[in-house]
Amino acid sequence: MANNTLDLNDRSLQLLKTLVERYISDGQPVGSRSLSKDSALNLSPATIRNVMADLEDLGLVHSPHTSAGRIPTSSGYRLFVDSLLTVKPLDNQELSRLHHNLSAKDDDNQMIGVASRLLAEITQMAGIVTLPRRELTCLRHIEFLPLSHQRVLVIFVTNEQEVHNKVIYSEKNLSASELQQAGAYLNSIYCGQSLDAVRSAVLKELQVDQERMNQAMLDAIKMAQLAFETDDNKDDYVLTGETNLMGFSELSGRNHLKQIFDAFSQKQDIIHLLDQSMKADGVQIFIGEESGYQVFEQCSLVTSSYSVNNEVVGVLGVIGPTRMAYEKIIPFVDVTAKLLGAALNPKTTTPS
Amino acid sequence: MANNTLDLNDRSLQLLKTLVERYISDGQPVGSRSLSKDSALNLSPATIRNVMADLEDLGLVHSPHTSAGRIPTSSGYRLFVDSLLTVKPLDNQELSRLHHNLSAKDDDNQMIGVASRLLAEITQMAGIVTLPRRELTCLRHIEFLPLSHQRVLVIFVTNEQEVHNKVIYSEKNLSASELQQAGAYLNSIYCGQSLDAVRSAVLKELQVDQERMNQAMLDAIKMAQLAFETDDNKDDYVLTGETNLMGFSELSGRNHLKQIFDAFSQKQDIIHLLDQSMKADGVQIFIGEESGYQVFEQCSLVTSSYSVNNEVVGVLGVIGPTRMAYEKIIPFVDVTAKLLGAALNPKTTTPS
DNA sequence: GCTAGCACTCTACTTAATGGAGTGCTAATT
DNA sequence: AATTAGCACTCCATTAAGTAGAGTGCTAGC
Repeated sequence: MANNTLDLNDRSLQLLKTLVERYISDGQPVGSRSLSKDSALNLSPATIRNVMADLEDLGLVHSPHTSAGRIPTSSGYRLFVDSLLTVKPLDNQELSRLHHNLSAKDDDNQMIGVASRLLAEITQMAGIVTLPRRELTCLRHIEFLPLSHQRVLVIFVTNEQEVHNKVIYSEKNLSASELQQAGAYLNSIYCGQSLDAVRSAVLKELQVDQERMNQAMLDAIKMAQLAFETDDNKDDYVLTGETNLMGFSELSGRNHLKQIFDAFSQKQDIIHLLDQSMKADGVQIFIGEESGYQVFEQCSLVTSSYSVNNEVVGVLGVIGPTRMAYEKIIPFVDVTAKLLGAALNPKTTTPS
Repeated sequence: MANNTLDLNDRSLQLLKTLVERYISDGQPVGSRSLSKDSALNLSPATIRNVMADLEDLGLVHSPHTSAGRIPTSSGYRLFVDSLLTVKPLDNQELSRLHHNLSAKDDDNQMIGVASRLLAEITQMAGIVTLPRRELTCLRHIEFLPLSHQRVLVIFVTNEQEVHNKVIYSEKNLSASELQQAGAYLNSIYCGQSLDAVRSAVLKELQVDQERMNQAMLDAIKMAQLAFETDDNKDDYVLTGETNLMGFSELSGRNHLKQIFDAFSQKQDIIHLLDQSMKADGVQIFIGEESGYQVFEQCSLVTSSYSVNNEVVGVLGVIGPTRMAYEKIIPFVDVTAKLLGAALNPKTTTPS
């Protein structure tokens, strides 16, 4: 497969390009006649048919039945986006809309929602944005409240204003005021450090320094360990515009839509897919079966990771039918990711 | 319309009943021949046709075209559920499944999700549960953290362990320690009171007693007022099994499903519908256009409010096509509401 | 190596024909 | 007066057949 490009001369590539473009805009199998007119090559339909036969042998295009035109296969799309695509610059109107809506706001979570909605509305497909990872976020405040049966409600704030809470089971019964002291103690030591740092510091304390701590300190550390040991909500996303997918005839095969929507609500497969994009930076594209999930064999996913302070913290993207306007979607997703990253940049807290 | 029942003799009602039952189980328009066999009345098809004509005049049934059988109209279903329905007791297996899954758990929010999923899975339709209203919940802890530009992050805990947070804009710049004091002060006075009570107490303080308070107290009260003035997340719900609706042919008219799903993600219409059920207690049913929303003219909504401590705090229910097995759904929704209410009952906090 | 031409294939659409289900009406029956 | 049998009629669903159009593959000639 890697030598596809080598096997093909410029003319074939040119024809493949126009074919894909034509199919993306029309949604109909493209025949030799229309290709002959569309391409600037001045070739007769018969010649084009020969080329098409070659492309079909290479698995780049495919014919739904004997007397229909050709449509691109996943490999065809892949070759197209990798080597043939002419990206279109972003529409000015859309660009200003992005800028306007993705300027730093109070609430980060709110902004994630805005980004997702923008992705969906502008592309008329489904928009998806993962919540920013909180490993690289810093601890701002922590607090414990007693519940019944040695359960403790822990509330902690990260960054500017993200509030998390979970219930932990403590080893022994601690009173409200003991818990309060523990909170105060932890705040005094760990405030301002990253969660990762806190996590490892806590572990170290527990392993090494137990002797020189008093009981209260030890309790506090143990609680902290419990509070931060698992990273619960690390994997969630905001998905909008799913219903836009209902408009696409290629996805409307009875079960198809249901399966896609089921995948959306189960979340885990999607998460897994998005995770793959975390590693790469820049735009990533999964075309059809490339995603590895049968449900999405008719879909493409265009993603980009987004970064705060030069560290990748999340992924956003767009899900739609394989037949999508890649030349517009790709730069659009790219820009959106950059703007979101910038908008999420920790604001400098002006001390009052 | 109110005198429908009066206009009809037992025989007509009996026939309507069998017609609805038959249509619910088959999904096909019911003709006079099959009705004649189904009903125990031993009437000839011809007679039944006459009765049908009467029912049609009354708007209880309707014929899709001249030579088809009859299907119930919304009014027909309404009469059916109001006066003709023989409710079926709950399946034992389902009942024990409910009991097993809806016993008191740690996390109330988690339980809401479980309830929603149960509703969806057992009925094979969409399940919906509103989050419990927090008016009648009591304040457990409140805390303020400074943000930039006079913005303050307020975190408060209600009941056992529900954590809420929002950003408010304070009148003047307050330091972290001032904010902490304000929190401590408010905790000392208002802890354990209901949010409603706190809200009105705060208002009263502001109107009446300003002179005898010192500045710090006044600041604290003002913050509390801001924190509680609006009731933001009061309206939200957990919806599951939406995709089950994709299976029903009566909803599959192209745009139809899309509109329904759009309504689901906009939430507000649904909320409004559910709100109506808050007032009544016991099971409520909206059939087709009765909901008042065109989108749901092919759907029915069976709801029940659920109560904690004898106070209605939320609504749950099931959304499906008008053609649903009311005789099973109704008792099922009823029981689920009761079990959820019971499971949410505030646990007695054992002081450590 | 390219192209014109032709036979062939397959789809999509229209039209017609057929059978079945069910109705409404009327006249006969109880 | 209520019920029923019978009949003509309507409408749908399905099948079959025919047609036009689009597009291909192949071959022979340029």
